[in-house]
This record gives sequence, structure tokens and C-alpha cells, in this order.
Amino acid sequence: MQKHESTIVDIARALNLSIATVSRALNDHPKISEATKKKVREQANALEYRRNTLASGLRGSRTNNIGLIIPRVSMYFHATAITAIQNKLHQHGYNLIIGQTNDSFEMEKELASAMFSSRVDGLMVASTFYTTDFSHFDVFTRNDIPLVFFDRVPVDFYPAQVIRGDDYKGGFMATSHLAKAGCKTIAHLSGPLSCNLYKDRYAGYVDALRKHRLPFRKEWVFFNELTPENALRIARQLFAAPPYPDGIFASNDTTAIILLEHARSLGIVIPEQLKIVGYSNDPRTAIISPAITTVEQFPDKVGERAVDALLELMKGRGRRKGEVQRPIITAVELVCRASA
Amino acid sequence: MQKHESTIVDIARALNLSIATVSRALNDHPKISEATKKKVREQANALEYRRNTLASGLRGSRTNNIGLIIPRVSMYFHATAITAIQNKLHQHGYNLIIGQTNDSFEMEKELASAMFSSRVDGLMVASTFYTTDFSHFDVFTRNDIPLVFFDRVPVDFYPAQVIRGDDYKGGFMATSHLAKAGCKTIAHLSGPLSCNLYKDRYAGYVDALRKHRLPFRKEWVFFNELTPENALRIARQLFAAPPYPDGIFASNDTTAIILLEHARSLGIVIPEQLKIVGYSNDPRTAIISPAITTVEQFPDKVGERAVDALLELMKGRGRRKGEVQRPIITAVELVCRASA
DNA sequence: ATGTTTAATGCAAACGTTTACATTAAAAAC
DNA sequence: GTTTTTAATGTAAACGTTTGCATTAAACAT
Repeated sequence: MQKHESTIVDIARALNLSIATVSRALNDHPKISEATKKKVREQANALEYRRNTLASGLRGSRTNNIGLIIPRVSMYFHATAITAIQNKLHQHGYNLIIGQTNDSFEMEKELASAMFSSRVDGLMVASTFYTTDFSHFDVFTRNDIPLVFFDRVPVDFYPAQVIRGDDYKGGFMATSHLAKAGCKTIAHLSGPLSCNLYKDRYAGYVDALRKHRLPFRKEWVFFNELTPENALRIARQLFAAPPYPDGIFASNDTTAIILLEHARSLGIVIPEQLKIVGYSNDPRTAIISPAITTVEQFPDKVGERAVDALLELMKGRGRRKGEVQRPIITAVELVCRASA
Repeated sequence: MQKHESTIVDIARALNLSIATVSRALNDHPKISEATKKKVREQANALEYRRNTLASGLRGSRTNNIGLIIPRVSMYFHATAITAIQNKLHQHGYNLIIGQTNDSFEMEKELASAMFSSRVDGLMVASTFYTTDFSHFDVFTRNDIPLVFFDRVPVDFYPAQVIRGDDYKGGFMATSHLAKAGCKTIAHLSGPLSCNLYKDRYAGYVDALRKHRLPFRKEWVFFNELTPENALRIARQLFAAPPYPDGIFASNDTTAIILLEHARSLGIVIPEQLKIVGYSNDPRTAIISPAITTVEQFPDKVGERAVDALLELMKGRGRRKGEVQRPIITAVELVCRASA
């Protein structure tokens, strides 16, 4: 057996055909006779031939690889979205290259460059919390490579397709739910407003307060990154001394869980004395007791819509150059549980 | 500005140098003068040049891409492992290409082929539950492409590096813990024995029973795939009529959680009347009440060890051809909580 | 018979790098 | 002042495909 990976040249030699014919046969070109195609396919099998996608990508300027830049694959929302994305892309014959930023802006820049280097056919991005400058993606737009942002998207205008959940509505529903349940003093744990998610949820919170004629008090709103550490620190601060809030809208579930556990440890009874709403419908919220009311984002739908949008862009590539697409906003849903 | 992506040819033309010199300059070749390197780097920046990794991979037969084949990126263990893997690979200048099998054997074959096609420099695999034939990976071993299996690994001999947790010990510790806590009748929800994980945990279970002189009863051992549906079905079956088991060792946490919830709904008091131990230390086990005793597998360590092994293989590529590496077994730890 | 169409295949260039093997020019050695 | 060494750069082939443009041979039309 030959020692090197077999190529179409090997097949051509074995069958005494030209490499052009072999290439066409393998690509099911209409002008190649069925007999030849069959022979070629059989020989290819016998030699365990696999197309070298580097060579074919280089020549044909098409790699069938899609890049995905994402903060952390292990977060519930993203893990679920990835699954949907990968499945759908695979159906259409694409592979997925995943890069993880760990919410580092520098890493995001590096990854964008690396993705371009490997000539992905398209790129999907959920940016870091701190990305406000998106110019590292210019190389994609300039070279007309389809680019979609999903979930974490540019706050200011950037010429690329955007798919995101309806965070304003989510924030509004969550806060309204607390208000309707009788809460008078609703605190909000937001994240940095540089991120569209928190900005929109916060806006929903503010408007819901106004609608229900509840006071907005800035000492009950927090804008730190929603790490467990920060959550615990703020929980301590909130419950250091009365008056306590009687409702909390936390902009993510991890934070909601920590708040709940901390309040419980202080003997505060939930939902009687304190109501809590989280965001994302992380599996843990269903299991903790009392189970936490939260906002379902349908990460799989978001992922699928993002892929749809990307495929659409790839189809129309070249034509609609520079055309501005309007953002796609996906539905959210309040999941009512015992905590509120 | 030019319309096409810029290449080293563009740089060479702009500086009136040969493309060879430019290539060497960009690769920091020792024989190129500092002055030239500087000029080249500046021009590259100006033109927003990015190396085309297809071309360089084709020529140099090195892509800097590592493939990862995994059942589901959203499972806790794997999501965590991926994060560790990706971070560590990135430190060494590699990108990660992830393929998800959804535990389908057919998909695994397809993905293996696709990974080979894109000429990954190495491949990491956690196989499906049902993979017993590993011949679709032969193309890697035959072409001397580093291959490591982790977590879900071949049960029978296969000539590739293996990294796995100490599942036998995990099963043994879990069962012993129940026995020491006074359980006399310990059921075990295992998965299909075609998978090393379940096979080893089951073996640990059996040996622990023997050591503690407890009876083994085959009607209290189950080997179905550990889906939520199966878990619920078995839970109903176990508690349809007395005698009930007084301890259960579930081979995964999802199953343990469902058992716990079902038992609770029947009014069975945990841990007094029934003790439960799970496997994996899924975050949900810490949050449910009572919190579930489980086995920590340190997925990040497993991932890192797998990367270490892969990097090692890539270094020594060619030399130790055919040499058999012995499996690496990583530590596990019993996490004692209220459920047992 | 000769010209024309059609079907099947072949030739050779191109994609953007890397690298073995020159080549050149300047410096060093004699 | 010739030869030798050294440093810097250039030439051209190669990696494995794809594809525009032939070419060939057979089938058909005149």
C-alpha cells in the first residue's frame, strides 16, 4: 500500500485517465459518462481517497467551513445554540470552526483574524461583553464574506446581519410580572451596558417600573459583570440592612440563583418576602427550590435563525453588496415558577 | 484599493522583492535582514494581509487545525472539557474544529471523514455510546496523524492514545459510600455496556457490593441509555411496589435528579429512606435539595491531559510509529452531599 | 465522401504558499 | 588582486484541486 494520502492523481494513474476527468467524475459533472464515474468512484473507495479540502478550497475559493466566535461554549445559552447551529450547518454540508473568546476583546480580535486566514465561507459571532469597536470584522465585510452577529450584537450600527432575542420585552415582562405580583421595590442586577443584552433588559425594566408607577431608585440597580463573585457581593450589600427590596430582576440566572440562596440563608422567605426573576431558563432554575421564574430565550431557535440568515447571505453573495439588512428579533417567553 | 484579498505577491510587488523573500520575512527566517523584515511587516499591515492558511497548509502539510469529535457540546462534562481543550490548544497556536455526533454512529463516521479531508493536524475523539467498530479512524492511524480518545474510548484495543477518568474507582466509591451509609439493597442505573464508562462504573458497583457482602440482584440493575425518558420509566418501575431499594447509584446525574424528584413526589424521604449517588458533578446536583452526592470527574483536567497527549504525539510524529501508548487514567473524587 | 454536431475526455494554468537550490554582492582571507 | 566565505535575496517547482479551452472520436447530416 502507498504511504502517502491518496490523491486524484493516484486514481487517474490507476485507471489511465486524466486527472481532470477524475476530478469531474468525483464532482458528478454532467459531461462524464456514467461508466467512467462508476469506475472512478470504485477506485476512489479502494484507495480510500478523501478530497483534500485545502487544495480544493484554495483553487475554488470555497472551504465549506463556517467560523463561530463565541464567549464560552459552556454557558447554557451558547452551548444550546451551538448544538443547533452545528446540526443545521451540517445538513447543508458545512463544518463549524469554533473559537472561544472567554470574553476577552483581544482574543476576539485574534480569532477574527485566524478565521479569516483559514478562509471560512462565513462567520457567526456572539461578541464579548466589552466589544464596542467592531473594526476587526471589517476584513470580512470588505471582502464580502457573509457575517452575522447573534445574541451579543453591536449596539451601534455595524453593516452586518443581526439576530437577537427580544431583550427589551424580556426585561419588561420580568419586571411587570414582579409588579403585578405586588412588589413595590424592585431591584435590578444588570450587566455592563456596553452589551446590548443588558442595555435592552434594563430599558425594559425601567419602562415596566414606569408603567406600573413604581419608583426607580438608582441604588437598587447594579451594572457589574454578572459573575458569581459580583452576585454574592451585591447580595450581601442588598441585604446588609433594611429596607430590603421585595422583588429582584436579575439579568441572568446564575445571579438569580446566588441571590436566592443568599436570601434563603438569611431566613428570608421566597416568594412571600422576596420575589426573584432570572433570565435564560438555565436548567438549574427549574430544579432549585423554590424554582425560579425566568425568561426563556429559545437558544436553539436563535441559533437556527442565525444559520438561516447566514445561508441566505451566502446564496446572494456578491449581489446585495453593502445592502443593509434589518435586525431579526426572536421571541422570548416568561416561564412562571414558584420564585415569583 | 484592490478588490481581492491581498497576498504575499502584492507585498512583493509593492516592495520590489521576490515572493520568497516576503514569505521568509513573514516567517521570521534567520537569513532575512531585519530591515527587510520590518519593511515587509509594515507593508503587510498596510495591505491588511493575512496568510492564506489553505495555501500554506497545502504546501507545508500543516494546517494548525485540530479536530474534535464529540457527542454533544451541551452536556456538562463535554462543554467544560471543550473549554479547557480550546484554551490550551489556542495557547499552542492551534484552532479547534468541532464536530458533534449527537451519539449517532453514522455521523461519527461522516465527521471522521470530513476531518481527514480538511487535513487536521490531529484529532481528539469522545465516541458515541454505540461505537464498537473504530475502523473509520484507521485512515488517521494509517497516515500517522495523531489521534487521542478521551472519556468515551474504545473498549477493546485500538492503536491510539487513550485518556479517561477512573470510572471503575468512581463506581466503586459511589457504591461503597452507599454501603457504608447503611444501604442494604442498592440498585444501579447503568448505561449500555458497549460504552467503557458504564462498563467500568458497573464493574466498580459489582465489586463494591461484593466487598461489603451485599447481594447483587439483577432485577435492580438497568442498562438502558440514560435519557430522561428511560430514567423516569425505570423510576416508576422501581417504586411501583415494595420492596424498594434503599440506595441507588445512578451512572449519570440527569438520571439521579429524575430519580430523586420522582421518589420525592412519592413521599419517600431522602436520605432517610432512600440514598442516591449520581455521577459527573453536574451543577444541578449542587442546587437541588437535597443536594446530590456525586462523582467529580474534573472535565477540565481530562481535556487538558488529552491536549497534552496530543501535543506530545505531534511532536514525536513519525518516530514512534505504531508504538502503543498506555492509557492515561485521570483521578475522580466523591463529592459528598445530603442525598447520601 | 465531406462537413457538422455531439459526447467524452485531455491539457495546462491557476489558486497562494513554502523551500531546495541557485545567484549575487559584499566582506574576508590569502 | 584573486579566491573564499558569508549574508541576503531570487528562481522555480511543488502541494492537490478545479476549470476554460482544446482535442478526439463517434454519430449524424448533407
